[in-house]
Amino acid sequence: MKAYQPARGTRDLYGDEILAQKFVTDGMHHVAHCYGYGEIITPIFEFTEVFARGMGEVTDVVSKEMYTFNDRGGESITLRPEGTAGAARALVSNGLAQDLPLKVYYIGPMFRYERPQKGRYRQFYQAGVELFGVDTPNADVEVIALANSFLKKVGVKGKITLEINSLGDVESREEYKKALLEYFKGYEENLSEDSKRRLHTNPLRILDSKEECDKVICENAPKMNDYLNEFSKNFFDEVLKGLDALEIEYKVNSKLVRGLDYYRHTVFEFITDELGSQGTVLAGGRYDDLVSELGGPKITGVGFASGVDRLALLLKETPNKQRPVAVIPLNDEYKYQALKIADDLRAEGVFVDMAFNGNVGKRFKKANKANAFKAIVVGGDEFDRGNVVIKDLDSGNQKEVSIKEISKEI
RNA sequence: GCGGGUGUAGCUCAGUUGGUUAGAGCGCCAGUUUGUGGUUCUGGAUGCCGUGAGUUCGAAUCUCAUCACUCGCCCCA
Repeated sequence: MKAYQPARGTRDLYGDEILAQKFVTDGMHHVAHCYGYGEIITPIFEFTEVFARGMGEVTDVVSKEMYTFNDRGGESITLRPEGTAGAARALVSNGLAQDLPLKVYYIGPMFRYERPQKGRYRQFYQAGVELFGVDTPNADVEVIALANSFLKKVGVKGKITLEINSLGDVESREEYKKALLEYFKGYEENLSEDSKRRLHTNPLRILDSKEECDKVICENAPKMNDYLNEFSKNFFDEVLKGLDALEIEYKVNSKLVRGLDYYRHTVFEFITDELGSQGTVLAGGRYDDLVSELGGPKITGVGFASGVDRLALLLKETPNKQRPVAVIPLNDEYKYQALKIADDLRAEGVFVDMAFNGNVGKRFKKANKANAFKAIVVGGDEFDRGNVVIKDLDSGNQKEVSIKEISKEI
């Protein structure tokens, strides 16, 4: 029979890898809790329209990367490609706008039909937060601070830098787009093929093109910053001041833009130099119209999403595994007594490893392989006296201990 | 969707100009050890050489296709 492989871009998580993923998600649970964010679990699939409306019809994610299918009832269903739209929809569906601000975080799989690479999968995991209903810059600051704490907590190796920019409000953005379009049209001939296309789809994108010919042209392109209106400018300044106050280092990158249509004002990315072109490890920003697009009231939001798989790849070392206590019957005669002792310890919350077979020597070997730090030997004269032998597997020392005292001795 | 690289044991890889029974290290199992592990020592199992076709007397080796992985582009976390 043919051995099956997982479908392209998917993989099985187990062993050390899942420990790394769990370390990342545990960090998220912990940090989000400290900032007062509650967990939200939204469905893994939604009506296609939720994502199409929320993210913008022309974005690449919507137009060519979604896992979309018709269910048996004929509804167009899409596996969620990101978390924000679903969270916004949940807010609307459940009337959560009654009690603002709403602070939520989520952790779970997302799906995009893309060519897989290192740190990029078709089923991948994101951990993100959303803060709804605060339209002042301190919301942006809090979310970025949370992101910063989260990355610190996870303790990833390599250099991670925060880049930040403002896209301004709708008015500023439109002004800027116009100026940019005009500028690039003068150089259309010299733009890369990709950028010629972007000129019509998303001119802002040209700014962070990796093509040399585009970079040269972008040197003298109009700067977003010069097109921010008074309000947008003040907003951005306030955000930066907040970051200064928190001593969070950042780099203003006027060429930083985002792929999804809903972003306004603040956009930011935490980038590592260790993952090649998949260097973005956490990214987010402010969005103003997403909730109303989905049929809710006009509520603003700020949030970010982080790539759990990418962060797991960056961990300095695999998190320490807890070491078990091994319970070893001296011979078959004592197997039930040993089992009872193991079970009692487990009931007390002790991590107990017990081999399923083998003589004493074999069981010690297995205990060693399981990286046990103590072995409890059950049987013989000692057992008749109501005792067991506890051996420290690191030092090799062992002593006789009353069965009742076992949990005190380990 | 586009371009480059790679597919040999569970893992990391070697395999000469095509030549008959395909190798190493690690890991795994067993013995050394029927009241005591980690180090040794000895033995053992494991491969449709990614898959399919072609060239050839003969293919892990050459050609094509296909699938998967990987690196970059697009895009994105």
